[in-house]
Amino acid sequence: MIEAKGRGGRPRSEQARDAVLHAVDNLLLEVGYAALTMKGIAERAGVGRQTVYRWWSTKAEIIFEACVDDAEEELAVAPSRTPLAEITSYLDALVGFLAYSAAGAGYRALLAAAQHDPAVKQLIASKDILSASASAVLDRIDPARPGGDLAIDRLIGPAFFWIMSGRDPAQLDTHELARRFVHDLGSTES
Amino acid sequence: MIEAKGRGGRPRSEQARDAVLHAVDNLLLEVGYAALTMKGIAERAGVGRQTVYRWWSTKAEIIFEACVDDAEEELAVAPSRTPLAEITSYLDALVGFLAYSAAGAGYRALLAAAQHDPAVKQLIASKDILSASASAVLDRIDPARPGGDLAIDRLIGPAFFWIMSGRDPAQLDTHELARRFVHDLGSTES
Amino acid sequence: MIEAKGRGGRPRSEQARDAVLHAVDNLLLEVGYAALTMKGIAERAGVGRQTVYRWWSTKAEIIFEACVDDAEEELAVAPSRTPLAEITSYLDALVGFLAYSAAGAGYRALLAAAQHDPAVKQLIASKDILSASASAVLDRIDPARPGGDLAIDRLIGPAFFWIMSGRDPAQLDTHELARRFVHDLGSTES
Amino acid sequence: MIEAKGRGGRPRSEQARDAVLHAVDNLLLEVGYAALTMKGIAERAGVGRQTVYRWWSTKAEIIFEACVDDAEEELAVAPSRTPLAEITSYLDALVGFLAYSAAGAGYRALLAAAQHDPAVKQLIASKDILSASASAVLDRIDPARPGGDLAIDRLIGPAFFWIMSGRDPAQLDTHELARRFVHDLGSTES
DNA sequence: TGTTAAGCGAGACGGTACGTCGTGTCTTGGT
DNA sequence: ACCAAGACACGACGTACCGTCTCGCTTAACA
Repeated sequence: MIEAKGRGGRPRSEQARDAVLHAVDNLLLEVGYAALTMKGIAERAGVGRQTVYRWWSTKAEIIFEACVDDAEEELAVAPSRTPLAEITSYLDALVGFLAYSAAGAGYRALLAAAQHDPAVKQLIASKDILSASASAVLDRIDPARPGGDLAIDRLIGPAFFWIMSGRDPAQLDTHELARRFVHDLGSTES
Repeated sequence: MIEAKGRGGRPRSEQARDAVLHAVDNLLLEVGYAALTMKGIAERAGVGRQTVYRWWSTKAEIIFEACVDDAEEELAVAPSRTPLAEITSYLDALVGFLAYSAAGAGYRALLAAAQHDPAVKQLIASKDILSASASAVLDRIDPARPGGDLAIDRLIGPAFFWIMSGRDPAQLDTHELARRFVHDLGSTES
Repeated sequence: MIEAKGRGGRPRSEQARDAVLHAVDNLLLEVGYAALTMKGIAERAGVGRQTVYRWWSTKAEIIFEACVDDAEEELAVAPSRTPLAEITSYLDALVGFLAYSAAGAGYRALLAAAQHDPAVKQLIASKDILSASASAVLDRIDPARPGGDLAIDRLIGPAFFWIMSGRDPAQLDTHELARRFVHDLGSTES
Repeated sequence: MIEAKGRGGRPRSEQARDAVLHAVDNLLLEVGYAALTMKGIAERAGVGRQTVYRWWSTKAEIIFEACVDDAEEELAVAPSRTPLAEITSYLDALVGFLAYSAAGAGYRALLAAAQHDPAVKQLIASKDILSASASAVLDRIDPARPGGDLAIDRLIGPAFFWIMSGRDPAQLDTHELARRFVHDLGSTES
């Protein structure tokens, strides 16, 4: 998204902006990422093609803007009484997001595109939703953990790999994963 | 790849097959996955377009065939004297494959495509290179580990997430990752 | 129109060629030159857009090819007994062509485009239909007239100007025009 | 051009009007008629797009207004001592206008557009510059010629056709054309 | 002097044609 | 039956211009 620059001229239509973002949301669910086209987005939104290109350069930018807010919301977990419960909750949220949510589908599509498109890589790096959410949880449990340690990756990684490699999310034992993570946390803390 | 079926007729040209696979290898490095087209592959290979479609239905199939052999080779690690050394070697090989190798670029592209294309999902599921390689290593270290446990995902996951989320592979402390993995392995074994 | 070059490959579809030329003929009558678009031609012809561009670079080239044959036919007049009758017949044919015929509409459109497009100018210069038809008539009446004289222009010009400047073709007195032309022809011959 | 009607309100900016007309003049020479766009005119004139549309509906109207004054001036010839000299002068002026002048380029463009646009046809019919100029000359030479005769068309036509069909204006023998015209004028007068 | 109505530059809006590219299929002649 | 070549119908790409529509700001004639 680009900020309006000049003083003069007709102001940007927020209605058009919303129509585009909703169109992307709906089309992602209906036809999937592969069949998502700029032309299709514009037509579904009832918007001129140029209007889309004026504010977003690529499909990735639109998806990012359409998904990022939902993503943060879905990945926020309420505090629990024990670390184990909290980690389990988080992993469940993570799996729910990645595997079942519309926003998660958008995120996976972006991550995919980032593998061969530096612009997209930079885009998702600018707001690393997953790491941020994990970091928030870990800060509550273990505020003193060494900065830059690998806790975030060891928390997210296994579930992330499970989902990305296409296995059934329902088969993933998040409780066991959480137990191992918390156990290891304690044993190295001392 | 498809087996020739009929009795009569001209046999399949192995020369054409190799030309296509090499063309894919080169083009993946030169122009990247996004700009990889069936048309481009055929032209680079000096092969008719129909010849490509005759033996492979999709780009994904060609890439899979072009990468899978290299992948297995790159992910095979020699036995080491200690589990820690072996796991470290494996993680280094994993990072090298995913982040630096041509075959790894192909693998990441396939994984990306699999997120929104069931056919590709099934394709890579049919020969899960990463899990297989990790399994081979773990079998040497801990042959008796419970089947279907999460060791494979806990081994691969963190590094996998690190690479896929676009961070610098050189910054990843594989030794620390290996140390944590081995430590945890021992503590739960008892 | 371009000649096929290579030996191999699927041959050009004459059916597609005819469909395009007929589509242009019909569209010129239905929507006029201004609303004639490459997209429209292709769709009306039931032909891919690329197929049109493959064989013709511009609208002008298609119109030229679609009209030139009709034009020559419409401008050919049968020999008459007297020069006056023949010239009158020719002027009637000329007016009929320019003002009423579909091919004439195409010709006028080309002539118009030629005023600001050198490529079109060259195109119509390559086969100057009007001058050629007048020349054929004059050759029968006055075979010995000096080469390069202005007889052709003095024959065509007045009627041409009448039509092009938008006056009613039915009001043009071709007989009077012919009479003046033939009279002048005789008087300078001696 | 439209007259301002209401009582109050800001009066029309003559500066904007002139800027538009000059922009059209310059753009006609620089980029030609085909590449002349309303957008381009407005930008070159440093004028809002709406301001152009407010006073002129079409490109044709602007060109007409930008060219008509120049055209009349260029086509006015000073009286000569003999009819032959006067006709020759006129034909030279005609050729100069049509073939070399900026206003002539505008006129030819309008004439072209008129072939497939009734609105433009009506526009140029409303002020038939060429016929009017020829009529003025003929009135001096032969004031008694029968009204509605074809003298105007026989005078203008040949040169007009020569230019419009794209031949080199310098090759046109206006003197010979004038001689034939005057000769014929005399011979039918008696 | 303040109101009011129209003109002004700027630029976003929904459309649509442009010419190019890649898709997957087809149709040649040749191996 | 396979092959290289390449034309085919199709449709998305990103760009340009169309004519319209807001914006905030003059600029005068009227009150």
